[in-house]
Amino acid sequence: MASELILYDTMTRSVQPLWAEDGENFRFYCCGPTAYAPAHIGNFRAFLVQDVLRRTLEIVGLNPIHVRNLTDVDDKTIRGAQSEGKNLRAFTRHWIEHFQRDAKALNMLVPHREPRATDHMEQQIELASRLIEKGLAYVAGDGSVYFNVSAYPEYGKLSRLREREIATQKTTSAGRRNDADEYDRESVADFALWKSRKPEDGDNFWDSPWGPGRPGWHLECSAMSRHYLGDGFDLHAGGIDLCFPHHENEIAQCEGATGKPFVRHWFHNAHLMVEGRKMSKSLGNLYTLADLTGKGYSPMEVRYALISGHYRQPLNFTLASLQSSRSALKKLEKATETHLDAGGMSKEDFKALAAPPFPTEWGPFEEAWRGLANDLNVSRAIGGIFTGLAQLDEGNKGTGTLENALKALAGILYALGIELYRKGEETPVTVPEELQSLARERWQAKQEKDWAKADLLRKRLQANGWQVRDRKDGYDLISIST
RNA sequence: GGCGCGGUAGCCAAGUGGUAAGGCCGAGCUCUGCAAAAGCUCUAUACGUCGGUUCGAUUCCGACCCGCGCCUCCA
Repeated sequence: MASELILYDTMTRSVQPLWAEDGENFRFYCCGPTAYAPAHIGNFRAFLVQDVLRRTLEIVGLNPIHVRNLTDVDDKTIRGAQSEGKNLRAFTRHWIEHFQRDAKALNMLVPHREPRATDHMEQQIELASRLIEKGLAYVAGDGSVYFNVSAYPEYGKLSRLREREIATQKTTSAGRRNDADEYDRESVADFALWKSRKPEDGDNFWDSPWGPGRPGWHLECSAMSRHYLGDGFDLHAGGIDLCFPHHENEIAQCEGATGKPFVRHWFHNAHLMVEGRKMSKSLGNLYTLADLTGKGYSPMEVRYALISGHYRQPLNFTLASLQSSRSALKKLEKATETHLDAGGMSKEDFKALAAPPFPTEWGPFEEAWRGLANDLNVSRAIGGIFTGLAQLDEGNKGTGTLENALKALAGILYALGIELYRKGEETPVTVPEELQSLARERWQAKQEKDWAKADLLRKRLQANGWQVRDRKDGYDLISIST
């Protein structure tokens, strides 16, 4: 092992070293997207943080096996499919493909497995059956199956809600009465393992020992993580909002069914704020990747902005932060290029360095590595990159060669998933014809040294949102975003 | 009410019991018809308030103020 990687664990509320229980692979599961709409940047913050973890695990030699599910059946997917007149499979396939394109653009590594809920009905039904057998779940009058929280004393240990509080959780944050007991479950705290078929589900139901229906949300993660990673595995990840009830319920389902510890390490990331406010549809600040690339930002700039804060702190995402990321990335590329030139290396050479075997000595980038290895402190790691580059500027390569140092830099950037000199990032933007002709007119005036006219036209173009950027032999029109 | 998080320079954001990384912005210069881009250089006595512990606190403890998250299907 290259060096120790430590990470905060929600269950113990402390920083713990990561290690593979089976000594071979570090097995971890991430709660993935629901396939009903384009993922927004808040979703991506979680997946990117997990991606950085995956990459860092690789570097440290823990041989990760990364499983991330795709939720392709729930209220939203069913509703969405119906309103578009599509069958559920076709509807979710579209959004899954959309998600995978975004993920690739953001330079996320593909998980080793991406199981879908609807492909694992058997495993889910089996799990629910076991819970019924063990007396931890019951079948309600309508054919739904509920987990009996009161039969499971350990319930609440992850979020540290005491049972009494859960049972009396009758009001919501808004002070409204929580009358979620519309089904005939025995207690409001009980949650659905299986939901019996309702008329509005249409064709979307599966057969089960309890009649037609569909699985509850929590069941899929329990069943699939168990199927691919075993009864107990190393780490489970998700946004902090999933801590309760989703992960709490997963624990109850798995440990209830198997009697074995479910997960050794819980990894939760804080939420994303947008322009200082909670991201929400009603505030209209729910960005998707396409929204941002449409404003002229590259996916790599988005990635940089989304990972730049510590994962346990709420991150305030703003358009200004994207601009800041752009400048920082440019600076990074430039500084790296200088040292590549000095070492007689090409950009392609540099890309080739970002691959195993990864360094164990980090030279000028020691601090950057320490940041990563110490609870995935990306802010510290990025700071360390810049100070490392500054040290190289001063000719301080540490004990190794320049090539060693560049290999270390490539390794750190690999961990962060920052790919420099990415090609084809710029999305071509079309300039309206009338503005193009204005620009041509201005160029003509400039050739004739009619400065007054040229400047006037420049201003008009600017007023229309386009900046003229002259070159020696022509000009470019740059969209002035935001 | 329960559980939890945060308040560091104009903005973002690390971190430490002995006076604080980094990025952005900004400024100057070079270049340039102008502008931009690009390059070079530079910059800041910033740690919410009030107490306590300590030789010494931004860092530990307490109180308070302010902001934020979760509390049944939202990463």
